[in-house]
Amino acid sequence: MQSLERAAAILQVVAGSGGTLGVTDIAAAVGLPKTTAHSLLRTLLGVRFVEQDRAGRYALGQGLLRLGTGHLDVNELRSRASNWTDALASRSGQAVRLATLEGERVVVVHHVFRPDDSAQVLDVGTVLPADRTALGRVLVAFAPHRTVRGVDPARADVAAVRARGWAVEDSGWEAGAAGLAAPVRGSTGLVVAALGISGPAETVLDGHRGARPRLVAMVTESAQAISRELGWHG
Amino acid sequence: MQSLERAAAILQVVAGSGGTLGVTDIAAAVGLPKTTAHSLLRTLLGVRFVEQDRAGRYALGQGLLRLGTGHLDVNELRSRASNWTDALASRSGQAVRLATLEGERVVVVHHVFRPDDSAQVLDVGTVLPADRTALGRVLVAFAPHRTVRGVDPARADVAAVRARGWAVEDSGWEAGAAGLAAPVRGSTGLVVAALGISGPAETVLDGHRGARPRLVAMVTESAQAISRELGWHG
DNA sequence: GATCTCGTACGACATGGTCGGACAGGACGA
DNA sequence: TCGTCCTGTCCGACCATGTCGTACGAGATC
Repeated sequence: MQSLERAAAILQVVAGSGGTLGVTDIAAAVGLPKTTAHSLLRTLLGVRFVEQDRAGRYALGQGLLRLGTGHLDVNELRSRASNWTDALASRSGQAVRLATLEGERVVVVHHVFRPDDSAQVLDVGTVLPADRTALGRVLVAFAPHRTVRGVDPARADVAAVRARGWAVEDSGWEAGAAGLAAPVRGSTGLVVAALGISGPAETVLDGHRGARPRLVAMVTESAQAISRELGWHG
Repeated sequence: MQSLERAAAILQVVAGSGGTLGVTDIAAAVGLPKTTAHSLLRTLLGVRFVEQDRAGRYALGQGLLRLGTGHLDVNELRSRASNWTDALASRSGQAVRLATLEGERVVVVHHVFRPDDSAQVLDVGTVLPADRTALGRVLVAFAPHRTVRGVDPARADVAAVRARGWAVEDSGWEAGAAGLAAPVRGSTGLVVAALGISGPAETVLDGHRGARPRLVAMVTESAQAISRELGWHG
């Protein structure tokens, strides 16, 4: 596939420069018309494989460099998400968490307390049960390498969460508490984290043990806003 | 550009797996038909951005991982080139060197002695003059980020070397010695090293201070063989 | 102010990416 | 051993998307 080969050649050139290069130099090095190179670079910019400085020159991007070092940088995720997680805690009146899937483990990487004076413990670094928390169920449902085989309850849950686009947890994990979670996507559209709220069941759920629609909207909209911060174009 | 975005998504999925994935899993994760994913993966394989194990499963490739760590791994270059450099020394009766461009410096990374009993010094690590050695002139002429501006002798030399596909050095650097060099290409077709021979001028040059055609053929063919070892498909 | 070089945008069109159907090979179970 | 299932791979039609010439605005230089 010609376009992929050309993009690879461009990446090699940019990497080989050890710094920044202009479109014209890149095009000359690869042997393409300038506008063709530009089109390729625009897409590479969109997927964070290259970055651009003030003068419009291109360098390798974090999205590419990160591929060789494992997954999303947790510090970047936290810093980009923090405005939205703070706002969500304020508006929903619930505790907010961000979690990622590390191997098979659901790990809390960011936690904002409920905005009240209740006693709360910071649980960054905590490992959550994948199947009994909303955060875990979202991460499992949207896990990139998951193909669900056979007929079992997990498969039905994955399909339901994927179809709905969010998950609810109704007192399965912590007595008296409930939660909601929605997926956070990175620049390629893949789910890289889950954003969730949790609090006393009567504040999260409606009278029928279902999720309150207003809270669902808040969580999914905040998750999408964070996704866009991370370069998602959905 | 859709194909690039899709390829990026595939790379993200493979990177996120931390191991190997089959076509079917990748396709499901990215949301593409299996054969589309396969076509993309074939190209990514061709440019070394993914690699495949015995079972046909895909993992991130060295070509991609290497982009984040600077240029070609010198140890890999030496090990892949050594059969050819040894053979070239035997057949040509001359000393053989491989050099790379590190920033603006032409550095010898591999050296095979002349196959005779003359006194010789191993010069791996030596920095050569870029404009007065065949190795240097090849590397400069084919440097990926070079756009040659203005009208000067260097520009004419670059154009001549590029057009010819090899360079000659006729006693400009070492008294009584002469050399030839040709470009070695990597998997994307870019020049990553120069392969050269050198020895007493009367053994390298013909009666008119031009290169002996038989030696030119040997050097260029060996350079191409090494290029193919590195994944070049030219 | 004129000129040159840069990165970027637009739009026509042909060719290259997309993808359904098919196949060979391997694993597994009856 | 045979049948079934799942895998990765190949082939070819076709249309959507990548290609690229033309043009433009911005910045630097004389």
